[in-house]
Amino acid sequence: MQKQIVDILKEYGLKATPQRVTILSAIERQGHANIDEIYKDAKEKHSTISLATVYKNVTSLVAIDLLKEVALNNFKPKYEINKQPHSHIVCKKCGEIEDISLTNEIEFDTAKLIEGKDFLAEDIELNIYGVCHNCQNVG
Amino acid sequence: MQKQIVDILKEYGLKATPQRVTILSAIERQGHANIDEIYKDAKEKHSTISLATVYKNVTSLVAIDLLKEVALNNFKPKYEINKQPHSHIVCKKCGEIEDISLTNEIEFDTAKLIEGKDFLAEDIELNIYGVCHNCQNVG
DNA sequence: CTGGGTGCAAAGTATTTGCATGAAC
DNA sequence: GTTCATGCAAATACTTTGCACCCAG
Repeated sequence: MQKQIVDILKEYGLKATPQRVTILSAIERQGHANIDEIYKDAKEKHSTISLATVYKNVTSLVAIDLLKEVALNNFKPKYEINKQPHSHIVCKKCGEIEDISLTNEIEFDTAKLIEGKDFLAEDIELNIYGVCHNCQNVG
Repeated sequence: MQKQIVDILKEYGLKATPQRVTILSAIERQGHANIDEIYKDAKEKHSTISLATVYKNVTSLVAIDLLKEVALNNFKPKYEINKQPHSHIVCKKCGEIEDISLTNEIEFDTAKLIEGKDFLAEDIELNIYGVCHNCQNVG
Protein backbone atom coordinates (compact mmCIF):
# COMPACT_ATOMS: atom_id res chain seq x y z
CA MET A 1 0.00 0.00 0.00
CA GLN A 2 1.47 3.30 -1.09
CA LYS A 3 2.11 6.09 1.34
CA GLN A 4 -0.17 8.27 -0.75
CA ILE A 5 -3.28 6.30 0.12
CA VAL A 6 -2.59 6.33 3.83
CA ASP A 7 -2.26 10.10 3.58
CA ILE A 8 -5.59 10.44 1.85
CA LEU A 9 -7.22 8.32 4.52
CA LYS A 10 -5.64 10.45 7.23
CA GLU A 11 -6.85 13.60 5.54
CA TYR A 12 -10.39 12.37 5.93
CA GLY A 13 -9.94 11.07 9.45
CA LEU A 14 -10.03 7.44 8.39
CA LYS A 15 -7.62 5.01 9.98
CA ALA A 16 -5.46 2.67 7.95
CA THR A 17 -6.73 -0.52 9.52
CA PRO A 18 -5.52 -3.83 8.10
CA GLN A 19 -9.08 -4.58 6.96
CA ARG A 20 -9.30 -1.34 5.02
CA VAL A 21 -5.89 -1.78 3.48
CA THR A 22 -6.73 -5.35 2.54
CA ILE A 23 -9.93 -4.23 0.85
CA LEU A 24 -8.13 -1.60 -1.18
CA SER A 25 -5.45 -4.09 -2.20
CA ALA A 26 -8.05 -6.62 -3.23
CA ILE A 27 -9.78 -4.13 -5.48
CA GLU A 28 -6.53 -2.90 -6.91
CA ARG A 29 -5.44 -6.39 -7.74
CA GLN A 30 -8.78 -7.43 -9.23
CA GLY A 31 -9.23 -4.21 -11.15
CA HIS A 32 -13.01 -4.30 -10.82
CA ALA A 33 -14.85 -6.26 -8.17
CA ASN A 34 -18.27 -6.44 -6.59
CA ILE A 35 -18.88 -6.71 -2.87
CA ASP A 36 -18.75 -10.49 -2.76
CA GLU A 37 -15.60 -10.66 -4.81
CA ILE A 38 -13.93 -8.13 -2.56
CA TYR A 39 -15.09 -10.02 0.51
CA LYS A 40 -13.92 -13.37 -0.75
CA ASP A 41 -10.57 -12.02 -1.79
CA ALA A 42 -10.03 -10.01 1.38
CA LYS A 43 -10.95 -13.01 3.49
CA GLU A 44 -7.95 -14.87 2.15
CA LYS A 45 -5.57 -12.31 3.54
CA HIS A 46 -7.57 -11.47 6.60
CA SER A 47 -9.71 -14.45 7.52
CA THR A 48 -11.79 -12.76 10.22
CA ILE A 49 -13.02 -9.86 8.10
CA SER A 50 -16.80 -9.55 7.98
CA LEU A 51 -19.10 -8.71 5.13
CA ALA A 52 -20.44 -5.74 7.08
CA THR A 53 -16.94 -4.34 7.28
CA VAL A 54 -16.58 -4.64 3.54
CA TYR A 55 -19.85 -2.80 2.99
CA LYS A 56 -18.96 -0.06 5.45
CA ASN A 57 -15.52 0.46 4.00
CA VAL A 58 -16.59 0.46 0.41
CA THR A 59 -19.19 3.08 1.26
CA SER A 60 -16.74 5.33 3.04
CA LEU A 61 -14.01 4.88 0.44
CA VAL A 62 -16.44 5.83 -2.31
CA ALA A 63 -17.43 8.86 -0.24
CA ILE A 64 -13.87 10.16 -0.17
CA ASP A 65 -13.38 9.34 -3.85
CA LEU A 66 -10.73 6.72 -3.35
CA LEU A 67 -13.07 4.22 -4.96
CA LYS A 68 -15.56 4.61 -7.76
CA GLU A 69 -18.74 2.65 -8.17
CA VAL A 70 -19.48 1.17 -11.59
CA ALA A 71 -23.19 0.51 -12.08
CA LEU A 72 -23.88 -2.31 -14.51
CA ASN A 73 -26.87 -3.71 -16.34
CA ASN A 74 -27.74 -7.18 -15.02
CA PHE A 75 -24.82 -7.35 -12.62
CA LYS A 76 -24.22 -6.08 -9.15
CA PRO A 77 -22.24 -2.87 -9.02
CA LYS A 78 -18.48 -3.19 -9.10
CA TYR A 79 -15.86 -0.98 -7.54
CA GLU A 80 -12.57 0.25 -8.89
CA ILE A 81 -9.74 2.41 -7.63
CA ASN A 82 -10.59 5.95 -8.69
CA LYS A 83 -8.01 6.92 -11.26
CA GLN A 84 -7.97 8.98 -14.46
CA PRO A 85 -11.28 9.23 -16.33
CA HIS A 86 -11.60 6.27 -18.65
CA SER A 87 -14.30 4.16 -20.19
CA HIS A 88 -15.24 0.53 -19.89
CA ILE A 89 -15.76 -2.45 -22.08
CA VAL A 90 -18.27 -4.69 -20.36
CA CYS A 91 -19.05 -8.28 -21.27
CA LYS A 92 -22.79 -8.97 -21.15
CA LYS A 93 -22.19 -12.66 -20.54
CA CYS A 94 -19.60 -12.81 -17.80
CA GLY A 95 -19.64 -9.26 -16.48
CA GLU A 96 -15.92 -8.75 -16.95
CA ILE A 97 -14.81 -5.15 -17.33
CA GLU A 98 -11.81 -3.85 -19.18
CA ASP A 99 -10.67 -0.27 -18.96
CA ILE A 100 -10.07 1.64 -22.14
CA SER A 101 -9.11 5.23 -22.73
CA LEU A 102 -11.56 8.07 -22.97
CA THR A 103 -10.33 10.21 -25.83
CA ASN A 104 -10.31 13.97 -25.96
CA GLU A 105 -12.62 13.79 -28.94
CA ILE A 106 -15.22 12.00 -26.91
CA GLU A 107 -14.92 14.37 -24.01
CA PHE A 108 -15.26 17.25 -26.41
CA ASP A 109 -18.25 15.81 -28.24
CA THR A 110 -19.91 14.99 -24.98
CA ALA A 111 -19.45 18.53 -23.75
CA LYS A 112 -21.22 19.68 -26.88
CA LEU A 113 -24.20 17.47 -26.14
CA ILE A 114 -25.12 19.45 -23.08
CA GLU A 115 -24.31 22.90 -24.42
CA GLY A 116 -27.08 25.31 -23.67
CA LYS A 117 -28.57 23.13 -20.98
CA ASP A 118 -28.72 24.29 -17.41
CA PHE A 119 -26.94 21.19 -16.23
CA LEU A 120 -23.72 21.12 -14.21
CA ALA A 121 -21.84 18.17 -15.71
CA GLU A 122 -19.43 16.40 -13.39
CA ASP A 123 -18.49 13.13 -14.93
CA ILE A 124 -18.85 11.09 -18.03
CA GLU A 125 -19.53 7.40 -17.88
CA LEU A 126 -19.06 5.52 -21.11
CA ASN A 127 -19.62 1.79 -21.14
CA ILE A 128 -19.46 -0.36 -24.23
CA TYR A 129 -21.44 -3.55 -23.73
CA GLY A 130 -20.83 -6.62 -25.82
CA VAL A 131 -19.23 -10.04 -25.72
CA CYS A 132 -15.64 -10.55 -24.68
CA HIS A 133 -13.07 -12.80 -26.28
CA ASN A 134 -13.58 -15.68 -23.88
CA CYS A 135 -17.35 -15.64 -24.06
CA GLN A 136 -17.36 -15.62 -27.84
CA ASN A 137 -15.73 -19.02 -27.73
CA VAL A 138 -18.22 -20.75 -25.49
CA GLY A 139 -21.97 -21.20 -25.76
CA MET B 1 -51.23 1.12 -26.49
CA GLN B 2 -50.15 0.92 -30.09
CA LYS B 3 -50.87 -2.10 -32.21
CA GLN B 4 -47.16 -2.46 -32.76
CA ILE B 5 -46.46 -3.35 -29.15
CA VAL B 6 -49.18 -5.95 -28.97
CA ASP B 7 -47.67 -7.54 -32.04
CA ILE B 8 -44.25 -7.67 -30.48
CA LEU B 9 -45.70 -9.30 -27.40
CA LYS B 10 -47.51 -11.84 -29.52
CA GLU B 11 -44.36 -12.60 -31.44
CA TYR B 12 -42.72 -13.68 -28.20
CA GLY B 13 -45.75 -15.54 -26.91
CA LEU B 14 -46.55 -12.95 -24.28
CA LYS B 15 -50.18 -12.03 -23.68
CA ALA B 16 -51.35 -8.44 -23.67
CA THR B 17 -52.77 -8.50 -20.17
CA PRO B 18 -54.08 -5.27 -18.70
CA GLN B 19 -51.34 -5.38 -16.09
CA ARG B 20 -48.66 -5.62 -18.72
CA VAL B 21 -50.17 -2.88 -20.80
CA THR B 22 -50.52 -0.67 -17.74
CA ILE B 23 -46.87 -1.19 -16.85
CA LEU B 24 -45.75 -0.25 -20.34
CA SER B 25 -47.93 2.84 -20.32
CA ALA B 26 -46.61 3.90 -16.94
CA ILE B 27 -43.02 3.68 -18.12
CA GLU B 28 -43.81 5.43 -21.35
CA ARG B 29 -45.47 8.26 -19.53
CA GLN B 30 -42.75 8.64 -16.90
CA GLY B 31 -39.91 8.31 -19.37
CA HIS B 32 -37.64 6.61 -16.85
CA ALA B 33 -38.87 4.83 -13.76
CA ASN B 34 -37.64 2.36 -11.20
CA ILE B 35 -39.67 -0.62 -9.98
CA ASP B 36 -41.39 1.27 -7.19
CA GLU B 37 -42.30 4.17 -9.41
CA ILE B 38 -43.73 1.82 -11.98
CA TYR B 39 -45.66 -0.05 -9.31
CA LYS B 40 -47.05 3.09 -7.71
CA ASP B 41 -48.08 4.52 -11.04
CA ALA B 42 -49.57 1.28 -12.35
CA LYS B 43 -51.50 0.81 -9.12
CA GLU B 44 -53.45 3.95 -9.84
CA LYS B 45 -54.83 2.51 -13.06
CA HIS B 46 -55.04 -1.05 -11.88
CA SER B 47 -55.41 -1.10 -8.12
CA THR B 48 -54.98 -4.85 -7.64
CA ILE B 49 -51.66 -5.16 -9.42
CA SER B 50 -48.93 -6.72 -7.28
CA LEU B 51 -45.27 -5.86 -6.94
CA ALA B 52 -44.33 -9.38 -8.00
CA THR B 53 -46.20 -8.85 -11.24
CA VAL B 54 -44.27 -5.68 -11.88
CA TYR B 55 -40.98 -7.47 -11.29
CA LYS B 56 -41.93 -10.39 -13.51
CA ASN B 57 -43.13 -8.18 -16.31
CA VAL B 58 -40.21 -5.84 -16.26
CA THR B 59 -37.89 -8.83 -16.45
CA SER B 60 -39.69 -10.37 -19.40
CA LEU B 61 -40.11 -7.07 -21.22
CA VAL B 62 -36.40 -6.39 -20.89
CA ALA B 63 -35.72 -9.90 -22.19
CA ILE B 64 -37.62 -9.23 -25.42
CA ASP B 65 -36.03 -5.79 -25.74
CA LEU B 66 -39.20 -3.79 -25.34
CA LEU B 67 -37.68 -2.23 -22.26
CA LYS B 68 -34.14 -1.26 -21.49
CA GLU B 69 -32.56 -1.22 -18.06
CA VAL B 70 -30.58 1.86 -17.07
CA ALA B 71 -28.09 1.07 -14.31
CA LEU B 72 -27.26 4.07 -12.15
CA ASN B 73 -24.70 4.96 -9.52
CA ASN B 74 -26.36 5.34 -6.13
CA PHE B 75 -29.89 4.80 -7.41
CA LYS B 76 -31.94 1.74 -8.14
CA PRO B 77 -32.00 0.82 -11.81
CA LYS B 78 -34.58 2.56 -13.96
CA TYR B 79 -36.39 1.28 -17.00
CA GLU B 80 -37.25 2.99 -20.25
CA ILE B 81 -38.99 2.04 -23.45
CA ASN B 82 -36.32 0.74 -25.78
CA LYS B 83 -36.06 3.27 -28.58
CA GLN B 84 -33.26 4.71 -30.73
CA PRO B 85 -29.80 4.69 -29.15
CA HIS B 86 -29.36 7.84 -27.12
CA SER B 87 -27.48 9.01 -24.09
CA HIS B 88 -28.50 10.21 -20.66
CA ILE B 89 -28.02 13.19 -18.45
CA VAL B 90 -28.32 11.98 -14.88
CA CYS B 91 -28.71 14.18 -11.82
CA LYS B 92 -26.58 12.92 -8.93
CA LYS B 93 -28.86 14.57 -6.40
CA CYS B 94 -32.36 13.60 -7.44
CA GLY B 95 -31.70 10.78 -9.89
CA GLU B 96 -33.69 12.38 -12.68
CA ILE B 97 -32.72 11.29 -16.18
CA GLU B 98 -33.04 13.26 -19.36
CA ASP B 99 -32.47 11.74 -22.77
CA ILE B 100 -30.11 13.46 -25.14
CA SER B 101 -28.91 12.51 -28.57
CA LEU B 102 -25.97 10.26 -29.23
CA THR B 103 -24.11 11.87 -32.12
CA ASN B 104 -22.49 10.08 -35.02
CA GLU B 105 -19.18 11.51 -33.93
CA ILE B 106 -19.45 9.81 -30.60
CA GLU B 107 -20.49 6.53 -32.10
CA PHE B 108 -17.59 6.77 -34.48
CA ASP B 109 -15.06 7.67 -31.82
CA THR B 110 -16.34 4.91 -29.62
CA ALA B 111 -15.96 2.38 -32.39
CA LYS B 112 -12.35 3.47 -32.70
CA LEU B 113 -11.75 2.79 -29.04
CA ILE B 114 -12.24 -0.91 -29.45
CA GLU B 115 -10.55 -1.31 -32.81
CA GLY B 116 -8.22 -4.23 -32.80
CA LYS B 117 -9.79 -5.78 -29.74
CA ASP B 118 -11.45 -9.14 -29.92
CA PHE B 119 -14.64 -7.74 -28.47
CA LEU B 120 -18.07 -7.93 -30.08
CA ALA B 121 -19.58 -4.53 -29.26
CA GLU B 122 -23.35 -4.42 -29.05
CA ASP B 123 -24.34 -1.20 -27.39
CA ILE B 124 -22.97 2.04 -26.12
CA GLU B 125 -24.09 3.48 -22.86
CA LEU B 126 -23.16 7.10 -22.29
CA ASN B 127 -24.28 8.77 -19.09
CA ILE B 128 -23.34 12.26 -18.09
CA TYR B 129 -23.63 12.70 -14.33
CA GLY B 130 -24.01 16.10 -12.75
CA VAL B 131 -26.54 18.40 -11.14
CA CYS B 132 -29.79 19.30 -12.82
CA HIS B 133 -31.42 22.70 -13.00
CA ASN B 134 -33.77 22.12 -10.08
CA CYS B 135 -31.12 20.71 -7.78
CA GLN B 136 -28.73 23.58 -8.44
CA ASN B 137 -31.26 25.88 -6.86
CA VAL B 138 -31.73 24.04 -3.61
CA GLY B 139 -29.24 22.98 -0.94
C1' DC C 1 -6.14 7.04 26.22
C1' DT C 2 -9.60 8.26 22.59
C1' DG C 3 -12.11 8.02 18.62
C1' DG C 4 -12.95 5.55 14.93
C1' DG C 5 -13.31 0.57 13.32
C1' DT C 6 -14.58 -4.23 13.61
C1' DG C 7 -17.55 -8.25 13.90
C1' DC C 8 -21.65 -10.10 15.16
C1' DA C 9 -26.44 -10.57 15.08
C1' DA C 10 -30.62 -8.54 14.08
C1' DA C 11 -33.31 -5.58 11.32
C1' DG C 12 -34.51 -3.64 7.10
C1' DT C 13 -35.05 -3.58 2.16
C1' DA C 14 -35.15 -5.66 -2.32
C1' DT C 15 -36.07 -9.42 -5.35
C1' DT C 16 -37.42 -14.13 -6.60
C1' DT C 17 -40.11 -18.19 -6.36
C1' DG C 18 -44.01 -21.75 -5.96
C1' DC C 19 -48.44 -22.43 -6.49
C1' DA C 20 -53.49 -22.10 -6.85
C1' DT C 21 -56.53 -19.38 -9.29
C1' DG C 22 -57.86 -16.57 -13.25
C1' DA C 23 -57.82 -14.55 -17.85
C1' DA C 24 -56.15 -14.06 -22.79
C1' DC C 25 -56.41 -16.15 -27.01
C1' DG D 1 -59.72 -25.66 -23.58
C1' DT D 2 -54.83 -24.45 -23.23
C1' DT D 3 -51.37 -21.72 -21.99
C1' DC D 4 -49.60 -18.17 -19.92
C1' DA D 5 -50.18 -14.49 -16.19
C1' DT D 6 -51.56 -12.89 -11.77
C1' DG D 7 -51.45 -12.29 -6.79
C1' DC D 8 -50.32 -13.96 -2.60
C1' DA D 9 -47.22 -15.57 0.78
C1' DA D 10 -42.97 -17.48 1.68
C1' DA D 11 -38.29 -17.78 0.66
C1' DT D 12 -34.06 -15.79 -0.64
C1' DA D 13 -30.79 -12.24 -1.40
C1' DC D 14 -28.82 -7.96 -0.39
C1' DT D 15 -27.63 -4.11 2.58
C1' DT D 16 -27.77 -1.42 6.79
C1' DT D 17 -27.73 -0.79 11.64
C1' DG D 18 -26.77 -1.03 16.81
C1' DC D 19 -23.75 -2.17 19.98
C1' DA D 20 -19.97 -4.17 22.79
C1' DC D 21 -15.32 -4.74 22.24
C1' DC D 22 -10.89 -3.56 20.05
C1' DC D 23 -6.98 -1.20 18.05
C1' DA D 24 -4.59 2.69 15.32
C1' DG D 25 -2.83 6.97 16.20
